[in-house]
Amino acid sequence: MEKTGRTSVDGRVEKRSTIGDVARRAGVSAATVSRVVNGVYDKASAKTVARVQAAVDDLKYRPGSIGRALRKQESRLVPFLVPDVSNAFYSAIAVSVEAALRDREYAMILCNTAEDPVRQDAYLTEMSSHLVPGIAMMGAVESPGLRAMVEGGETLVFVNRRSPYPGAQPFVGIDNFNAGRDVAHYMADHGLDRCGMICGPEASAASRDRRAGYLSGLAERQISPEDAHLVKGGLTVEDGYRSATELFSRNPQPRAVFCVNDLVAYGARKRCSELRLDVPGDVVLFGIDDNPLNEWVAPWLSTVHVPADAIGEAVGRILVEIWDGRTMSDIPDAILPYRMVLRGE
Amino acid sequence: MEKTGRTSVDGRVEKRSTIGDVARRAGVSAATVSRVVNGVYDKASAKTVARVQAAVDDLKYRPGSIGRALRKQESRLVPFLVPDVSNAFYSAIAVSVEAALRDREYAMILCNTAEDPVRQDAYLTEMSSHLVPGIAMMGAVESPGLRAMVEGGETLVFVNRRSPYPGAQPFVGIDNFNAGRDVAHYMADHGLDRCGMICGPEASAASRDRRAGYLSGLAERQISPEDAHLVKGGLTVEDGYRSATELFSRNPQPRAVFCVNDLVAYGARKRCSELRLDVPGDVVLFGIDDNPLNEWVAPWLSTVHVPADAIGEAVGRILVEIWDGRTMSDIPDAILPYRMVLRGE
DNA sequence: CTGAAAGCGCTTACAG
DNA sequence: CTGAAAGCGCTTACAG
Repeated sequence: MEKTGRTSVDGRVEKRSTIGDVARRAGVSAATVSRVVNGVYDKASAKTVARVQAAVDDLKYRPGSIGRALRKQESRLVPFLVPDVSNAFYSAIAVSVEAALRDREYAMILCNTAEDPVRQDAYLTEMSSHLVPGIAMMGAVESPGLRAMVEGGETLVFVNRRSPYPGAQPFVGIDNFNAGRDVAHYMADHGLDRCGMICGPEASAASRDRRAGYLSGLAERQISPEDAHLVKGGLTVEDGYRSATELFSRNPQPRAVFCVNDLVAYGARKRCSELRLDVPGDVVLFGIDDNPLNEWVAPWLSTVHVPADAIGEAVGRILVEIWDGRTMSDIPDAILPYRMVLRGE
Repeated sequence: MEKTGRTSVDGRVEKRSTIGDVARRAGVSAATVSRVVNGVYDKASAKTVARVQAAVDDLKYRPGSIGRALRKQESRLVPFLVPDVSNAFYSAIAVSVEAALRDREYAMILCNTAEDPVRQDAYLTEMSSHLVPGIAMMGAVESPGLRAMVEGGETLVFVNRRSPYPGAQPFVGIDNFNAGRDVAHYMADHGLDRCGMICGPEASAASRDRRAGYLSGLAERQISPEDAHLVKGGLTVEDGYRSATELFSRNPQPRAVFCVNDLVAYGARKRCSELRLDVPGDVVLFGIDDNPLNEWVAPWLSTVHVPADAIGEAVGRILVEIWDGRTMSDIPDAILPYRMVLRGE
């Protein structure tokens, strides 16, 4: 069994060189090597720096993260918990978070919670054993472990869905209420007032806000909650299919449906197909997220575009602010601009 | 700035307890705690075990992975390099690899290479600093760092696409040649002999095998390579669109197109839409992978289903065999069964 | 400007 | 059956 390490020309695996190897080679102490490698202000003399650099290059030395983490009691690994990696919208965000962290010399470790509180807590405790400096969470659900961390003031950034518990931890996402409201206004203003909504889970603040915005937007156009035709649902494509089945069995059948996210809209679309309803001819479907695949496989879907790239950047920025000592409660939420995307007209 | 740790009722963050805390509490040495916690055979007396267990429970002690990794010169973090996390097929595999590793008490760290040799090498060296016990790679590309690792006999498992360099490292995937051949046979046997193929990158063994199988399958049905209508392409949806544009500008227009993967087929489908070609009425599209979203958004796509779940399990099993001391060259490739999925008929 | 020393949390021969 | 000691690779007061 071989360990991961550098390889010499003859194909044998070399041991990683350590700070001690470099020190010996440069004829200085490990402390000095450490300072030079980390660019500590307390500058070493030019000639020492040069000697150390040469030794580093010769030995292809790269500091080991384990030793540093143990000493500093903090690693540079940042877990990102996501509800469903196979949702392309979520994974687009994961990619952007990864890039933002990488720019700042942190590595992201992706954890798939499947919206399961047990898995969420398992990750939370597991990650603590890696001495992580903070955690980013998308689609957080209620769980005892999360509650404790929020109350304990741990370094946490919530993405897309706010914390289920009150706390100082910042949030990055869009204004879900206004997004829902905009969709409702659009419907009302374009003769789509025979409308309905497939809602998300009650436990999700984002879902609740989208629904509240939708209701509020309709009310502003004199459409009553009874005519808003809310149907309960979840966040997966199967949930969307089920909820659509229910919604379309009602009378009158809606002319437009606001789905809590794009995946749910995919599910609703399948039900429309089965019912021989053309989208958007017979039924206009709205989603939220703007899955990157929409352009290719869902040219019939209008949706609210959420800026995945900007999210990662905001998460990276906020984490660094916290690590730099800024108090979490002083950090304003990053509410990013969304825009409606109309398709299939 | 707070560190990640457990939290007491009053909401303050506690320091993680260490093996020393447990030892003190149980009135034994740290060595004993270590043995008990790791269930070392060299059994401790029943009463010692009980005392240690009690202390562990009292303090909610969980061994820190950093200390262990430093001492053993090996962490339990396994990087999984993927070409494109936002491809739902790849992320389905990532999820299954994660589950398989988790079952074996390893954590997966997901790395998005974007098929970029530079990023691939950056990850490879970065990961080495975490003293990882091995690496799983999907869609590996040629890069100097990878070459060195393969030649050095590092613990590597290739998924879906074989190593670009000769070496002992095992492979997990399907028989791409036969998959391509089956598609060709299907076309020839169903009156779809006016066919074409959108190929993948030359650098990918999987792509080459699919193409070779397709050509071979056609040849077996007396269709010559000139009538196979090969078009060069890549692996993204945009690539598929471009290649389809080229393919459909030729004469005669194909009645069936074999796309190197599902994403490429998505791109081809868009081009068909623009040309007012019905799929599968006017053009039958075949892919490979069977993206989990197909059922919902691509009910028109026939494809070769690759068993994502079985892949993760095989990767986990093989890595453990290697860690248990089995020589890599003794481990046979895991060639998993695929099946054709016909849709939209 | 630089080094010796301590210590982060673990595991593992070694000795008893 | 158990403990003392060493050591994995780093960083950081502290002293000079």
